[in-house]
Amino acid sequence: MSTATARPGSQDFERDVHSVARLIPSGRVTSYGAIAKYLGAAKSSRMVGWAMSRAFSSCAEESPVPAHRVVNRLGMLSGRMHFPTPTAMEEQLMAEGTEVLNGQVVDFDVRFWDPSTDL
DNA sequence: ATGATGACAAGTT
DNA sequence: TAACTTGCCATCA
Repeated sequence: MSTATARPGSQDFERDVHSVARLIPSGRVTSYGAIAKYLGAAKSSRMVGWAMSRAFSSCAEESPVPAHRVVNRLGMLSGRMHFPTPTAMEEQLMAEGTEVLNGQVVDFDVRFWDPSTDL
């Protein structure tokens, strides 16, 4: 409507990222690039991380986003510093059966969940 | 308005 | 082999 409103895709993208993130099965993890690629923005993996940081301020209470299941392509908990506590991510992962050692996901390649493949 | 930064990734040197 | 450079798009100073 009105003239130039329509918030540019930022919100749309964020919503898509959150949607996919919620689909990540418990005990599984995925990478920013995988989500980005699934959304057609393989080169915007950074935006995925940006969207995740928003996940905390999002309607997470109604639709919690398992941001702890999203790590970088190396399986490192790169975003743990953005969590309420620096260990929250690791704790959450461990609680779901995902082994985390030294801030890194064990058997990342095995626990890796690709929306384009498993979905 | 410009510049720098960022929960990344892939390609190049 | 590791380190450097570029792409992407939004937010912050």
